[in-house]
Amino acid sequence: MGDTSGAGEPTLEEQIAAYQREFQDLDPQVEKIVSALSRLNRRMNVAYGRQTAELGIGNTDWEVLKALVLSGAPYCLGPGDLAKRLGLTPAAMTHRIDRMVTEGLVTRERDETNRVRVIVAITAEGREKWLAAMRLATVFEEDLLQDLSADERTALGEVLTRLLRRVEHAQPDAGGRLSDLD
Amino acid sequence: MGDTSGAGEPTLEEQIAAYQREFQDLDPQVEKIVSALSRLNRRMNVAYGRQTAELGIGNTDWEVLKALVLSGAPYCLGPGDLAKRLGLTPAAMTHRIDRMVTEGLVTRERDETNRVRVIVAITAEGREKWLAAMRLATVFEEDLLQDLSADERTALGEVLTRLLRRVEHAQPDAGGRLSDLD
DNA sequence: CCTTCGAACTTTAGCTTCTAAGTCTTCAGT
DNA sequence: ACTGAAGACTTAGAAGCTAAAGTTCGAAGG
Repeated sequence: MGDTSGAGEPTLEEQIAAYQREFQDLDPQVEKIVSALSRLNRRMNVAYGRQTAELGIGNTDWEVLKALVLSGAPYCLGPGDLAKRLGLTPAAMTHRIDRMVTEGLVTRERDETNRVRVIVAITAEGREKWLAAMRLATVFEEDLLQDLSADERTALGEVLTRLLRRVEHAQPDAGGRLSDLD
Repeated sequence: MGDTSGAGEPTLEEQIAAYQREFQDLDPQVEKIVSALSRLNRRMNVAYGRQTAELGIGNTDWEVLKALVLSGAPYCLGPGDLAKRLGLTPAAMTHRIDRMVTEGLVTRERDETNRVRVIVAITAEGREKWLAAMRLATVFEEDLLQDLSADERTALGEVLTRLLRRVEHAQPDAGGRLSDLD
């Protein structure tokens, strides 16, 4: 009946108007950028989540597979290395690896040259799942950017990396754990 | 020793190079944008998390306070409405409200005109915390965008809303629950 | 040679936050 | 009054994390 677009999520414009109403010293231009970034990312995460769910793996599995593949040949790392790269504690890593071993995505075995160490390696199945997820992701990403010209893409990439540099310089390597799905 | 920048997070450039190495049919320009978006958002979430933690509230509390304030006067909603806006189940909402009532951020009472309904209202303390969080957030956001000229900000806002429109049109209102911190 | 120290991983216990399913209360219509 | 539907709460349980203690092994020093 009203005009508040029901009970769901307000539109970006509605939300910015509400912010200005409740908090005067707010630059609407800044807020527009920040809110759009945030929403965009949420939508992307939802899309990625759906895609990985279709493949029968979780977002957490996907993160680990990504780290292993991007580490390069021979595609294996220790739990400690993985934990550092993913920004979580060794204990959490142990649990993830437990699950992923039973799911057949990775193997875990002791390093025979130094029996304190453990080697986590991606399996053929894990690699295939990663590839399949990447294919789905690139389709989604291409579609997302479809309306942008080559020049606009270049400009956007440049501006975003500039912002990123700024924020990474400010907080050098906080091990935060939120939506590491890049 | 090496050049892999230690065990922490790889740089954006390193990561894109690794992607290209492991997955050929990938447009580096697209990947640059997507990865930068993702990282930027993670950093922002970490920053917001720190700020709210300084104020003694959690991100989940912050989300609820935001929904209440942005709903406008008289700054109260039912648990069901809140659940819809935040994209979670009524049961989860009950738990959040329980906690926030004990923390003094909101009040919960029955609606005397319709005793099935419950009214969750923000308290003075809750409102102050929200304001304080907003002040911190705007400082951070201004700093983040400091290097961008007015024209660049306009252009960035325009491009991002264009992307957002595209993705929101594609998945109309998925109730996904990831990083709703805008 | 033996001991001790430290590093790397795992285990245990507990926390937070979510969902699903069932229950209770209250309003509205017959 | 009775019944049905709606709204919120309760209970049980899953997923994921952390902190701290425990285990196992390699290496350095007596």
